[in-house]
Amino acid sequence: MAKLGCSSRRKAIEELLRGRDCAKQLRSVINGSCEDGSSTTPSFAEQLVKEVLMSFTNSLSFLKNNPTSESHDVSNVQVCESPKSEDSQESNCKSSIIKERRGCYKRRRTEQTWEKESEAPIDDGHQWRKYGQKEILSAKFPRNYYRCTHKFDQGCQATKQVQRVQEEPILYKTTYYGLHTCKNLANPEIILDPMSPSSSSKFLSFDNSFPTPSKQECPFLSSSNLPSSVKGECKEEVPPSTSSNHYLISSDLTFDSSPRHHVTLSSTLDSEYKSVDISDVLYDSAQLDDAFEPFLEFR
DNA sequence: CTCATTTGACCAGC
DNA sequence: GCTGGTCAAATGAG
Repeated sequence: MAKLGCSSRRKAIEELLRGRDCAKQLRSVINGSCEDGSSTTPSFAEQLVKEVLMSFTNSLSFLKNNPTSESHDVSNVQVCESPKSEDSQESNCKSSIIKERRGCYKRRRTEQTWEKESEAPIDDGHQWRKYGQKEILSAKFPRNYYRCTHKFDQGCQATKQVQRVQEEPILYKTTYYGLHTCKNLANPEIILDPMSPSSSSKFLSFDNSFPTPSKQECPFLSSSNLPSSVKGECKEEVPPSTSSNHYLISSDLTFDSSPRHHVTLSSTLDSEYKSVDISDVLYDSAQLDDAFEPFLEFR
């Protein structure tokens, strides 16, 4: 089985490398400094975007097809494994089992994290459900815990913590844990099934406005592989009036360049820590730093 | 009725 | 033992 895992991983890497190359080209196009000067048309950029998206999609497909392999590398992204998958079977002997099961979770300490700081809570286009709030000793304000709404229906493991760190001026620090593996239904036109090699779907979600700390947000690329069975949860569309920076890479290449308040976005991948100003770099390759280090920089 | 939030309890890690 | 992260029952909102 290890052989299959290696093979898939190699394919995934190849796909990511291909995407990186496309991203580089795309950056050149966007910067208006296309070297060969022959392909600065919007359609070319669009094509590049599609290539990049396809790269992500295929890569994820390869990786997802072998969830058991390479557990050291991706153990923290348990895409399809819901810790509560057995809950539905536990209707009887509830109270006693509940007590045994409560708190039986794995903490995700070494997981990749991203941090954002902003003057206002961030709306990143994903739907979040608050599952806890805690007074933190070293902090003046309680910390709020959010998980992806699709944790159970799609096994999305993404979580985030939002904490107000400053009173004057108001400053929120949002820390993201894990990748979104759920399907963002807000923009179905580009949501395609990553399991299908001919389709592509990726959201790179970086945004910096969010109406209330309890609302939806998420800065990650979101991939998905499940049918749109979620009914009432596709309201996560970020209202244009309150949020710009449509982290969503659509084939329309709609990158909002409107000035916003500054948000510090940083990512940590074990030993690596980055900090960028999102007003300058709308896209960060945090997730795929190794393979995608120059991924995109849109203004 | 369904889904989100609140909140106290439970548990892992330090 | 303390702190912080998560669970899940209770409650509220739409």
